[in-house]
Amino acid sequence: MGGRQRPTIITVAARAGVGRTTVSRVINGSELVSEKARAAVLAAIAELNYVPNSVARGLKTSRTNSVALVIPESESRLGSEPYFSAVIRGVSTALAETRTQLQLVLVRDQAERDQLTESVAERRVDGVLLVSVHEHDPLPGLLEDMGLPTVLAGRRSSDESLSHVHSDNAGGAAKAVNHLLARGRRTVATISGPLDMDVARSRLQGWREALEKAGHEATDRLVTSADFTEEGGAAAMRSLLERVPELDALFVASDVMAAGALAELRRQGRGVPDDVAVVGFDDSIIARHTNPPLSTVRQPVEEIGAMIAQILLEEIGDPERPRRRVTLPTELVVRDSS
Amino acid sequence: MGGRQRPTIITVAARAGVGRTTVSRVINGSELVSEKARAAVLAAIAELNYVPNSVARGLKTSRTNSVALVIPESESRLGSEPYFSAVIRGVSTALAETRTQLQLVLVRDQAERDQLTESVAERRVDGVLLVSVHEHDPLPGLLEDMGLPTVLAGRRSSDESLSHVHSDNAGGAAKAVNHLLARGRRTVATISGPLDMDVARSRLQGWREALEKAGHEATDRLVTSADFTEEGGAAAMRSLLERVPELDALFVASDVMAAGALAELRRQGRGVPDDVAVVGFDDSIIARHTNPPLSTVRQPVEEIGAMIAQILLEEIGDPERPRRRVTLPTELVVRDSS
DNA sequence: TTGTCTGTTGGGCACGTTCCCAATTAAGGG
DNA sequence: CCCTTAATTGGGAACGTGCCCAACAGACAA
Repeated sequence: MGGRQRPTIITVAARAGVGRTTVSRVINGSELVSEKARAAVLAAIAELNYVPNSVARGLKTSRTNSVALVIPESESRLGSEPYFSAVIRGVSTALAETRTQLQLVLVRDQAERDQLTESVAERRVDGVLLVSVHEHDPLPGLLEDMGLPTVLAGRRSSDESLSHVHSDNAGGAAKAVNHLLARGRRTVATISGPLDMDVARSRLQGWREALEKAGHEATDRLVTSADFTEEGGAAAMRSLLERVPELDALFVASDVMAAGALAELRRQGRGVPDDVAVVGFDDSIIARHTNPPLSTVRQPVEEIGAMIAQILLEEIGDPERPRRRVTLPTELVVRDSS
Repeated sequence: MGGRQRPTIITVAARAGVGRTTVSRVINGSELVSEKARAAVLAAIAELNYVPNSVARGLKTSRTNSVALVIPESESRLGSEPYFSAVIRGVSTALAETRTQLQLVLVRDQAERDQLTESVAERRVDGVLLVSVHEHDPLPGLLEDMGLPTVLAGRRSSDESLSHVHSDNAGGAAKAVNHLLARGRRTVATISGPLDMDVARSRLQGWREALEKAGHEATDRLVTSADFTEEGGAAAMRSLLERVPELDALFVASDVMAAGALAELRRQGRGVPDDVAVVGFDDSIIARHTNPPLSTVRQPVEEIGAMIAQILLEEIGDPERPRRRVTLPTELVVRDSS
């Protein structure tokens, strides 16, 4: 019901009494149009309620004005991990100003992964944003080979070749450790993330360096890795308490894992912060609601999202532009758990 | 670097020694192709690594194989409100099976709203999913007039004309109230959501009906509205305690607001659940981490997302298909707050 | 042999736009 | 008044695909 056929650029041209090309020029803001013609065209556009067909335009210009944001659903579930929501918000904000559309791709398994590269090959997007990349993830290299602009939130390793934005993970971890030491703690253990992710390695490294700098030993005995989930955090806490019963402080590489660790500490009757002081990482919403509220390292996730989007737009505009590496500062937020 | 020109259907036809149309037929699975020709075409496709250009295809078929998911960012922030993440996950799951792309549109203000309708008018999407609609929101009607398939998560009012999926809000609220009454509570107040949203009205109605059915009065004195935020929940709690100091039970229309209410109760020295028993709504992740852990009404949000996506795909396939109204059941989850 | 029928095949056209380039008009100088 | 130059303008082609329809080959019956 409702509408007859949509008007095309030809309808508008006829109505305005000019040629197609003139209409096209007006739409695309060319200077080579007389004031009179421009006025006539604009009037016709308004009367007919004309909107350019972006698909046809895309066919001719081979630009789609949309970018894909790829989020792996498997390891860190959107929803339980507010990090991804914040990235989405930042990306969306940066994109909104430029009329660029956002394609959200949640990748669950390898099959969807393959489908993704195919859809990318279809040139349905002008560029790709990748979040939460693992060290040996083949996707970034694939995209690079295809010549498709790609920007990462995070990086595969410290010598990442693609443009990327990440927060100062090592520095943030160091702030957490220094804070714990300043509180007079002696044995600062850590629950790390999966070590095939740079973000986990960097936070671990920050923990290690801060301890050593302060003259403490940072042995592997004090380290347990988990998978960034709450259950993983609880399990890691269990094994850590068994191995290092004397620990009096803990740095956890994510708030979600820290929530699991807090629950486990409570189960085992250890008081927080009296027996064990805990600091997390991310300052996600969950940190304000744990019991006790969690001290944590805040990273500017929304800003990361905005910045990867902005860099991607720049690289789409000029693919030869040199790659960029951006590190954003972190901030310690002290609550009741330390 | 990397690739020369992408192969087109003509390249493939030449390589296979057939015509363009035959290639097209093979790609689209037509029966009218000899085995020999099909084999030749498939071989050529594989050799050349050919992938159809979906933009060109979209121009011809006026189908884009993508749908938009519109989320209002203003009133309920993605991230603090896990509801939206869950919807996204459900939608994405349902879409993944059909090679339909998901365009995520976060709408912050009126300007972006206008831009949205324009982008929709550009026919960049085959259909639209709307989340968190308000009663007098003009957007659903606009889309309906444009003849663009539209499905809502939630509804504008009880006589919603568009297809929609929502959970049994009134029933869920009634479950919560009956549970509180069964615990022996006498004065069950409620913090409602914004009353221009059906979801808030329905939960309020469920609260009212359950109380009246049990022979209690459900006066307006026991009701305060807030805006689904944590701060709003705290403020509502404050005003409620002032007006109804004798309340011993509380039904809150969302977990996030309930978290704010719990904090306020703690500030005012009221014990939960001893002095006041509290039940929320949503079973979002935050409910497990409040102090004490929050009893709540679980609604199948991910399922809602999957279902609106599925219905939308059906309506895209056949626009004349009758509209659907789906109500999904809720479930009471009892934790320590009641 | 001829004609009809079934099963395949490929050329032409259209989808709505942008870009190239030639054509037209207006302006300015001798 | 005519020629040169600059400013506008619009027609034709192309982007890569799907669909209409005419053409073709082979089989079979008459």
